[in-house]
Amino acid sequence: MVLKDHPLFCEVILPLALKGTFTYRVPEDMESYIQPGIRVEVPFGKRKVYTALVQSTHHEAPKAYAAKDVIAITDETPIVHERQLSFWKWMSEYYCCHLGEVMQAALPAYFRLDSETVYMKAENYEGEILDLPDDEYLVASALEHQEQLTLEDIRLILQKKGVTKIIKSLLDKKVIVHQEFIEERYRPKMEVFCRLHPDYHSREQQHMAFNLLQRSPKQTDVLLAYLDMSRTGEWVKRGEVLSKAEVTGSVFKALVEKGIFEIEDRPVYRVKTESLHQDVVPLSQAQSEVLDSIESQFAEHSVVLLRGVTASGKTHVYTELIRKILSEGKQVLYLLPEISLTSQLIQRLEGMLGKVGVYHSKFNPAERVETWHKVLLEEYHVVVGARSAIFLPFKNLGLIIVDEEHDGSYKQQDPAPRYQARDCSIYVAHTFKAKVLLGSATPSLESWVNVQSGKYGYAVLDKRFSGMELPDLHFINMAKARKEQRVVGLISDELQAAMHHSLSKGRQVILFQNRRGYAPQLECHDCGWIPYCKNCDVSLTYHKYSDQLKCHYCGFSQSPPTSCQQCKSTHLEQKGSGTERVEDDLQVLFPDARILRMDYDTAKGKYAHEKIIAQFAEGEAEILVGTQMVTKGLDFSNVGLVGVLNADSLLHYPDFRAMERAWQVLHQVSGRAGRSEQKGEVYIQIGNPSHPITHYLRDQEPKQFYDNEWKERAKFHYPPYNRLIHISIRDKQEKTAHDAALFFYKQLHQRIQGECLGPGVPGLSRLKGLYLREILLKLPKNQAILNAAKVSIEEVRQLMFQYQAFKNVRILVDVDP
DNA sequence: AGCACGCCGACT
DNA sequence: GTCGGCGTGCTC
Repeated sequence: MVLKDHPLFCEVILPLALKGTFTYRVPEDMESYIQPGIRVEVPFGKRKVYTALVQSTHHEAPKAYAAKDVIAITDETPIVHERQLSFWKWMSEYYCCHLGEVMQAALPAYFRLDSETVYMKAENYEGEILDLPDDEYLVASALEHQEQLTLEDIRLILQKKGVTKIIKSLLDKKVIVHQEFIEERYRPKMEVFCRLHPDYHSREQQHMAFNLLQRSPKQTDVLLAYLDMSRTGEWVKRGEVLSKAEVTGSVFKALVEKGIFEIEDRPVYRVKTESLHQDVVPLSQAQSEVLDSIESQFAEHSVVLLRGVTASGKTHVYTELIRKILSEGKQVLYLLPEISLTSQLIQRLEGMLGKVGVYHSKFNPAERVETWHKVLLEEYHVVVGARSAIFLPFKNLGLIIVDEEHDGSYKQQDPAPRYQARDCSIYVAHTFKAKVLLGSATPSLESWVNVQSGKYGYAVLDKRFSGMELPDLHFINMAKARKEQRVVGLISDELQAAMHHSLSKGRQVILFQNRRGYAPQLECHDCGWIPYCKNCDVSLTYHKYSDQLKCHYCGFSQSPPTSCQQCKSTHLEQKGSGTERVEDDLQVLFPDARILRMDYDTAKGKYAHEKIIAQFAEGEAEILVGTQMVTKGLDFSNVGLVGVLNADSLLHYPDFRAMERAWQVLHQVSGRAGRSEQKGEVYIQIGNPSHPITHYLRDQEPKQFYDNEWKERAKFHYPPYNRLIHISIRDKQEKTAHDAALFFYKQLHQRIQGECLGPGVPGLSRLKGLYLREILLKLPKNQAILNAAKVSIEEVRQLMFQYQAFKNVRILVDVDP
């Protein structure tokens, strides 16, 4: 028994960027319900109520303050297991961020319910509302017609922002009362289901039913429709039966009244996937060898890297492995870059494995909660998901597959936590004693190095499927072509000829241009002035479709100026080319061809990306122009030619991984060509055709590329030779940002074992109205030193905030950028 | 992150 | 004199 003077407390995580956890007292009547992993409502500050997550419970009363009471308990059972909670903790420590930020990333939005203050008429107000001042009267009379008003409603009624005074006055006069409440916004969608009444389940009884309906042809149709679409006694959506039988609800009602059918409201799950029933195709010789190899390596290594060239059937190997893990009664998480998660893939998996869960940021919040719940209930054993699926509440995980492990989208950039889902999956798997399979045609240097050092196992699948040949590679010397004026727009005459050739044979063409928009910038012909973003240190990109200049960093957009703002010249010209411009140029060069464009702007919606892929796959266009996205599309069987318009833009990127990325992207792009029996062609336009990358791309074996890249990284102390921590210092005032960065550098420099570089002005020196400075730490690969560095960063951050001048400076830490 | 409190300029 | 601007500090 818990004694009265021995109250229970709980540590809760609030979904805010605040340090640590908060302590609340658990009222006696809730004591037996409270447990780690459940949500509770707690008051926070003067007005706010938040949904917090219980991390732990204890009996130690806080000394410095009186803990407030928990208001209510939201969940009967935990929505995350303790295993996930300790993962959150690890993440917040590893990536130098707050637990609350991890919570925000981890839980689907519907679990983090914000409070909303609602104002209502006070029951016992005796005065006359007509006597109130005008504004107060307006609010009070609105409440005569409406039960409750939110702050936003009141602002709308009064047509102004500052309404708190008025509300306060109304509260004081006891005209209104306020209530904080949190609404659970997730409710399963309900739909009417129906089935044949149990009295008619047997064959003879069904005969009787048909006899009963002899004189009602419509009702007979309904019965036929039902029997056609379901097994006896199965619940089916009433709507589906109605539309199949082409009848209205009243026909159905008669059947219910006759007792032939029964109906019930049931929740329907919103995540729709139609599975194609596929026969299990046996693995090829190469595939089953690889599968055996992976399995035997799992005996010694918890992580195995599978290098599988494009079209070698990696997915097939995955599904066989998944099947084996499932047979051991364990769960499987299959991670993919957002963009590769298509309904095609899900259908394929379901065809082979049965129902799989899907977790995806393009799904709406209700759908995400649904998948979460089903993982929690262990209804799903396989989940396919993007980065954030690593947070799902698995209980019994046996395997994590990280497909396209080299893909940059596994790393979350903004906001915090800036985590790398591939690396996290290795931690998560470790806590479950589960295995990790990393898959890629072009593995990251990090993973490759781990294979070389014996840390990871390694398997290769390098035979293309049934006689498919690798495409021919051609490099076009653009410097020469330009000098000889053989380039129209971005397209050289050689590429143009190759395109004509391919199109004339009825084969499709994909063009890759790593830049969206129409023209990267507008430039004054006379004085060279370029319009810049007012918030960021970047030039604006012209988008022809919307006739707007847009900033790709902060989203700012404006109409293009008609004259130069520096010299008033009206001679403004477009420089460079984006996908939109390429599309226009192609229209002129290939007037008969139908062209599709795929980039961030055309593939925004939930299925927009897939729609474009499907259109192209079905031959609704001959040419597809796009950014990175085209490298991730699924199999196009009729592509005869892939063209890379400007390979240099990939190479001349101010990032230590530029070379690796360029190699990977060009590899993947080339993989799009010739996936059927016919050989494909790849044309890469490049300024310097003797650039080392041209040799690496021709190599069948990537060893030379990795060796060389490793040498470069080691020379400059970059990962994976070293570890990096990037610190961004931001302030509205340039001088403050500069001074703070200098302070930070000086303090940190003395505490760090390793290189501390900076403070520098980043290439992008101003972002969203803030001036930026940066510090880069290059640390040896040593856990103790790394942890010490993180502690030092926190120390210096705290120290800095003690100075008045630096109170508003923002510090962003990015571990393993 | 919100949100209150508090201290200064432009209005009744 | 008051309203309301936003700079500073706290939230269990």
